[in-house]
Amino acid sequence: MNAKAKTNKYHHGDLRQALIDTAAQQIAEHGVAAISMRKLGDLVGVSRTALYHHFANKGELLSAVAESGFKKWQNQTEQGLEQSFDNNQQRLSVYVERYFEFALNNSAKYELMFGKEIWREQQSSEVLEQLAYKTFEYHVELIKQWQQQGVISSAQPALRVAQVTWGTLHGISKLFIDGIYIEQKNLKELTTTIVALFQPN
Amino acid sequence: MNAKAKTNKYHHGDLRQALIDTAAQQIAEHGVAAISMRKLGDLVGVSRTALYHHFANKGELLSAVAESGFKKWQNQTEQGLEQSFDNNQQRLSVYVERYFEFALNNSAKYELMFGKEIWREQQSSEVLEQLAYKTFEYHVELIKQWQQQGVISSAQPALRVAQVTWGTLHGISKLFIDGIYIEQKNLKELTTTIVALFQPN
DNA sequence: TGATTAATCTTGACACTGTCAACTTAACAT
DNA sequence: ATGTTAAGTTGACAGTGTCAAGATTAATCA
Repeated sequence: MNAKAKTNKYHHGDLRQALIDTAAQQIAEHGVAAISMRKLGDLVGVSRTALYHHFANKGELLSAVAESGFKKWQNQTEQGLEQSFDNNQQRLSVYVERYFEFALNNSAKYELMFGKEIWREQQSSEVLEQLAYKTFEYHVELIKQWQQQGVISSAQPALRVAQVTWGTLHGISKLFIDGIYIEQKNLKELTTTIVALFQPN
Repeated sequence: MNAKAKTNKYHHGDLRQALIDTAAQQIAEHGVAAISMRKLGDLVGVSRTALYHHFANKGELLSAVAESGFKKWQNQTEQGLEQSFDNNQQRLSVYVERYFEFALNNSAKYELMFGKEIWREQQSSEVLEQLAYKTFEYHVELIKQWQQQGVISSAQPALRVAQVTWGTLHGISKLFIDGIYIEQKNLKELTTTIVALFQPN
């Protein structure tokens, strides 16, 4: 009945998705600052203001890109933790490594996902909030597991530990992404330090 | 011979300093995004391009504001740790609290000081790098002390611990500033959690 | 089918932005 | 007094996000 995906090509095809994809690609290649509505229109072969029929403003477009980023993150890390590990602590190590890997390999997208443009200035859509909350909840669940397994200190409530550890991962990622910490070769050592520091007393 | 500070008032007085001050104030009140060269010129009572005789571009102006921010940070925290404490751990607590306090009470300035506009896009002046490095070194020294006093785990090298702990403070600050973590009332509890987590094993 | 409604895209326009070039004014040094 | 130079000016250019009004095309209903 509704063969949307195939046939609905008004003038373009599926402009909305094309915009999201192209934006994501441009952001990955040239950073989030280098992207403009007009250039994006050009790239997709459509006029400057056509975008506004699919997104109320630039912020909403960027939010949509961020959404796709959260999905990617979720998939990637869930998948990374599926395999079996020598021990529970190693699983934690891998998680930390994966976090940094994602953040640094998708730095512009990461910046967008956790940037104030979306969370403070934009009043972040329901969907986005849901997705972001899900990734954080996933993190909390992992912390709980590791606390039970004695890999992470359980002297403090899981939620607080989750907030602090997320802060650690986020902070270090940001310091690298923003060019304050430079020596990326230290990342392995930092991972070791993190895992050691959060061990139970 | 050279009574610069007093007499050299070509047309304005000390435009350079006036620009830095006004910019800092505007940034504090309306955020770093809301500041433009032209508006700044207006506010100081000078034309749009007069600024360019004192700063090569907007980035350099912002860097100058950031410099003042680092100085303020250094003063404030050094002063905050001068007093005597009941015990060494309490001193750590206060340090953490002060960090958050500074970050949240000067959020826009903090954003500037550790933002990529300055560190990655701008190629950050010597002076700025020096100042920033100094604040980090100060942090490293504190970590060393706390390790010796048995307040922070000394199983890992001080530099790495310093990088991780700074990351934690920075990350949590950013999550609050950017509007991801909301409930500021949790900050005290988070401080407790941080201090507990970094205790020696 | 044909007519109408609604979605989509376009051009024109506005108010901003950072910054360059060329010019004017004022301060200082000889 | 004169000339050099620092400081501030206006004009201009290429961008930006986004609104309003009009044109086109697809979907929907008679």
